[in-house]
Amino acid sequence: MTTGPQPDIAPDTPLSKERLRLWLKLLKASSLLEDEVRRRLRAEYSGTLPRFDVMSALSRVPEGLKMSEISKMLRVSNGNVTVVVDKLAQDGLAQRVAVPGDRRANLVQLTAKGQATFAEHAAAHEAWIDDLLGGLNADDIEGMILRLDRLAETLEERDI
Amino acid sequence: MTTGPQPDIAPDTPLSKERLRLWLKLLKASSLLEDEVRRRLRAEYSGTLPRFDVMSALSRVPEGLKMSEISKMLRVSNGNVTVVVDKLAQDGLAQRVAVPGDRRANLVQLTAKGQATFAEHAAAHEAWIDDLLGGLNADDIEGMILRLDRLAETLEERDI
DNA sequence: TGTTTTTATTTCAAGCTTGAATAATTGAAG
DNA sequence: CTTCAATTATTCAAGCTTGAAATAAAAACA
Repeated sequence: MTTGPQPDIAPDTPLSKERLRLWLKLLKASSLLEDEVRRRLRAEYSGTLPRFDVMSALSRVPEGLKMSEISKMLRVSNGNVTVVVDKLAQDGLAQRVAVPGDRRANLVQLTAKGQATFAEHAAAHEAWIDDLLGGLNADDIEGMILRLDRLAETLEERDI
Repeated sequence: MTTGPQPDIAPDTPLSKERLRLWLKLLKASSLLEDEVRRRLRAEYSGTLPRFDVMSALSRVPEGLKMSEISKMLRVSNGNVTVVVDKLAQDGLAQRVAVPGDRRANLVQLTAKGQATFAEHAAAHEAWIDDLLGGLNADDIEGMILRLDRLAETLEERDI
């Protein structure tokens, strides 16, 4: 192959500049994808991402989750969980049940309707992601997962 | 080498599962980083990310940007830009100036105070990112940038 | 010219999100 | 047992965000 002019990579660029470039690209890509998922969820199911996220968490634990557990899992505030669960409950997708022995807490469970709705949304979601990330081959995917794992590890060590 | 006849409709291949895994990790990493940047901006400068983003866009164009240009650059709604610029103007960080020959549009510019404030925030921001992404070496960074570029390319082709 | 269409921006209602303040309950210490 | 601290959840004000509707001005066109 030819040894034409190299486009992008400046060899003397400090590493911190490259880290910043990476961050901007990472943020842009995930924002684009997230917005698109949000758009499709809204257009095709009149749903929202926060509700999908809460239902997703609940779907993995049939016995239910406490509000505070949802809050920790999704890394959102308690007040936020209250609002989203209120909406899910209004729509008959989730319900609060008492925790025996602790009158402060509630367990939140998906209703049967909630389970069915989530199953439908989750299947569509998986297909959308497959579609949107279709431009990446197996090598790209594994390469990114590897590095994202490394990044996540260093962030977790620092409680971020 | 196949595992037999596959139904046409369900592309539930191993690769699609890997794409979903990647998406969840990508979203988690960028959310963690974004939340942390947001937290520091708030804690150290009483600032917010949307204002930082708008100031960042404005800082690159001293002659100013129209509201709609900001909206397109940041991929946020017009109404959103109005609110954020209002706040920046209230704080004396940005100003609207008339566009000669077009009474519909405004040019938004950073004030001197806005320029100084943004320079300070941007320097801190770059240091934060360098800190937060410190766990990635040059190879990791270039590897991710390469793949994120590839992803961005396929998304752009589809106007996402 | 006058009419229609496009462009630029603002306003609005609704929803998401946070951190702080509040209230209720549980657990621990004395 | 009583007091004090920690846990759980809700409420609240403030800000971000969107898409749709409204307003105004410019551009295209007949």
